[in-house]
Amino acid sequence: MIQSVDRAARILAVLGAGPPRLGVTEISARLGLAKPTVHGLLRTLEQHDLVAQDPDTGKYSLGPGVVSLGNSFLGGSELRARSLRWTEALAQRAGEAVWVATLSGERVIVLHHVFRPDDTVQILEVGATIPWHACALGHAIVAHLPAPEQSRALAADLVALTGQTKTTRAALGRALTQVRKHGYAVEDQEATVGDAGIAAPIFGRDAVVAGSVGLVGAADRLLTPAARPDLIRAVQEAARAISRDLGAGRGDATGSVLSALS
Amino acid sequence: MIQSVDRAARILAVLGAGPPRLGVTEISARLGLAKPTVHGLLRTLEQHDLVAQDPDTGKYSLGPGVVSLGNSFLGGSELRARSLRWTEALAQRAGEAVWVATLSGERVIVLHHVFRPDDTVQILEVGATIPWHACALGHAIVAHLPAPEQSRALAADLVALTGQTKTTRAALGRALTQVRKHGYAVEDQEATVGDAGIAAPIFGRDAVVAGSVGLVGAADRLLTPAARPDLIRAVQEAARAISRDLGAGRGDATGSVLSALS
DNA sequence: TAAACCTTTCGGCAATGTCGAACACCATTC
DNA sequence: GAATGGTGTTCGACATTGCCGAAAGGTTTA
Repeated sequence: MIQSVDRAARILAVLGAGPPRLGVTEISARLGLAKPTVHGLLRTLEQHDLVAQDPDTGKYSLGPGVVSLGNSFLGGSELRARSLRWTEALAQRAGEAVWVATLSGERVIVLHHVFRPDDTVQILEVGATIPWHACALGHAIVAHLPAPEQSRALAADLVALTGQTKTTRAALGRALTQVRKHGYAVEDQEATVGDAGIAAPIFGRDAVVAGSVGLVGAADRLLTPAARPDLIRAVQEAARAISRDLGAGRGDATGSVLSALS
Repeated sequence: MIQSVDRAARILAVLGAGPPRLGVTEISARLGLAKPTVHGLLRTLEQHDLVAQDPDTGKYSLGPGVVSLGNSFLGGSELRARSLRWTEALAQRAGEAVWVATLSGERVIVLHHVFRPDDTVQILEVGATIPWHACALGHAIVAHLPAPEQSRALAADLVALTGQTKTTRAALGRALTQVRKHGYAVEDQEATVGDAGIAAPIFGRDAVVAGSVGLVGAADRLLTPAARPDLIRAVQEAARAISRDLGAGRGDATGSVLSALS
């Protein structure tokens, strides 16, 4: 682990998490480093456009370079590329917004977002991150993680985003067992009041979870006894289709085995 | 300039520019570094989710972390925040797609994208980067840069994206003079065949360019003698409105009207 | 089976980044 | 208007730190 690079990455994380603009003093305090150290790191990051300095206040923020990196990542993401063909159809069939996500640390990152097929104004959520324990997309992924990574995920601090958020390891453990048993995850207003989610895991080669796909929308539309079974089926079929594409993406034969598993 | 951080940033840039997946050997060759050096840097970046390693091939790509950083940048971008209110109206008035961009190195980064107000399927271009010399958005910014930065921009290699791209410093210099003279930039199929652009600069405090706003759409709609003058006026008015918001954004006397409301 | 590629590990040398203290600057306060 | 407390920044010496050559594991190719 290269110390200075590690520290630089920490600086980026701090700038990304906290208020948009931070001073050298505040950053060094948060990381427990000397001011000149932070200053040198910031100057280097600035040269690469990864951070920018406000000419007036002298404070620092993330720079434009991180956006173009993010865009490159999305463009090169195989999970995203493979899901494009299937998510459009899923959104049409379900009449709801579709998200594709992957796990990064303790949070889930939205890689792809298909708008709900109606004429309402909706904001694009690609790049947004949500604590894994507060959404169906996260449950679907973590439930199928190898044991060590799963317990690491469960060790995170489980903050409550709404009154419904499950914040005890016991409750989450039960939820994950249910996900494994049924092959899908359901979440009811645990991340946002009024919104629910239905998600299923996406597997890559060797049956490792690569991410998840799911519906996000008003709880009183998604979770009615009438709609729910159909929506679950639609999500699961989309997830399997993407998994198949992903497994076959490398051109070997294991993909066909995967689809036979369930 | 901290060497290892500089190299780490270079690695990210290489991963973002080239093919989605690269091996240690190839990266070290491109940067002229020893393989173990690159390996150590990659491992550190990997711990922060900034790069990810394909477990099968051992090759590296950008990691999910960069997307969430990119998203944080967009969320904290004052330019983007201030332009939200005006771009929607501009898109309606012009009937075309609106982009807001800022300069990062030799390229322009799309910070905000309002779809053309019709029912066609359009892809979201936020995060996309375009060589500054090939688009009106870039011309509008560079024309108003301080002299040293401007000549640095002109020193970049001016690759041709289409047959129409201006690739000589002389031609670009003339174009920039026109932009300064008239206060807007027009580009005709210099970045994409069939597409044109009309853009105007956005100024922050102290009259420094912070970015640009413009229309992007089919050349035969934007550049007709009938439509063109109106579109130019609409773009310029939007740019001025955003500039005004941006200049008053720091809470000085002009902003006190706002604060008096609360 | 052998060869040629890959990614990864190891260890010593010295170049490298770190940190304390002092600097210049600005906004506020008395 | 001078003084104060805050900021971001520069300097230089110490020793920690990260660099690279060579060699090791592993996997695909011939």
